[in-house]
Amino acid sequence: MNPTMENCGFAAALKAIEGKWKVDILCELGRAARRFGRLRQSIPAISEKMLAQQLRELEADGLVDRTVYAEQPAKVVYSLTERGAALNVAAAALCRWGEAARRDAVRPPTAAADPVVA
Amino acid sequence: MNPTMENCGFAAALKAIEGKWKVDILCELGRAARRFGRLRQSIPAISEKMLAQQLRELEADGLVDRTVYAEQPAKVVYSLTERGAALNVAAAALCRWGEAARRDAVRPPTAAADPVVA
DNA sequence: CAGTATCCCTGTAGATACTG
DNA sequence: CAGTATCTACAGGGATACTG
Repeated sequence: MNPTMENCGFAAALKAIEGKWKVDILCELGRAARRFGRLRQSIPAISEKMLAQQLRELEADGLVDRTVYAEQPAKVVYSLTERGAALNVAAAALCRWGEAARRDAVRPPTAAADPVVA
Repeated sequence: MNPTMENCGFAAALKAIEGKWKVDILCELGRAARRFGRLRQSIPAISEKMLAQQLRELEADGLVDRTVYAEQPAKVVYSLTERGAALNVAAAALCRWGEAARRDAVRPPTAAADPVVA
């Protein structure tokens, strides 16, 4: 990303999930494999263009698998790869941090705050 | 972030580190507290404007402390808050994921890849 | 030293229309 | 159904100059 971050795998991870909708997509596919149309419904605000685009990138990064069924009309199913699933797992720690931060925001540090992570 | 992500603390975490230079800054401050000028040197490509701006946001999010010393010339020291330090810790899992992903990219999954996270 | 103010440029994403 | 194509808008960020 930047010279200072070259050595850090975090940059790579961040790069993979940058993009306005990737986390949503990853999150949704984390629940189950989904068809294109179903993803659109799950993420109402996204446009077809953006969904397609973000899916291409996730696929290129090896986070998502794209399976085409030769049917009429067309049927395409997206699912998480091993790597994509692992990303979701790795993200859990940050997720907990975010929730803790949210609680702190509501109830600001009473005196000297306890470490957010136990 | 988006309707679908409302319930996830991950969105909050991501929001806090979005911005082209925040990870660099967090990373640098993770090593030690730093003055404005020192941060600039550590992150050569960043402009004064961006450094100031990103620091303001990190401060507003409670990740960074700003300490002003009444000296001449001015002296300002930035350091991680507890919360900021906790974020760095929480990010470690993603960091490991990124490194694993990088290795996989170099040596693609031989047969059926082992789970990236042990 | 530690910033602010300004102007400009680019990329990212939204809207819309069309296709295999 | 599952996309692509095009055109536009806007915000994030870069360069530069100035200030307490």
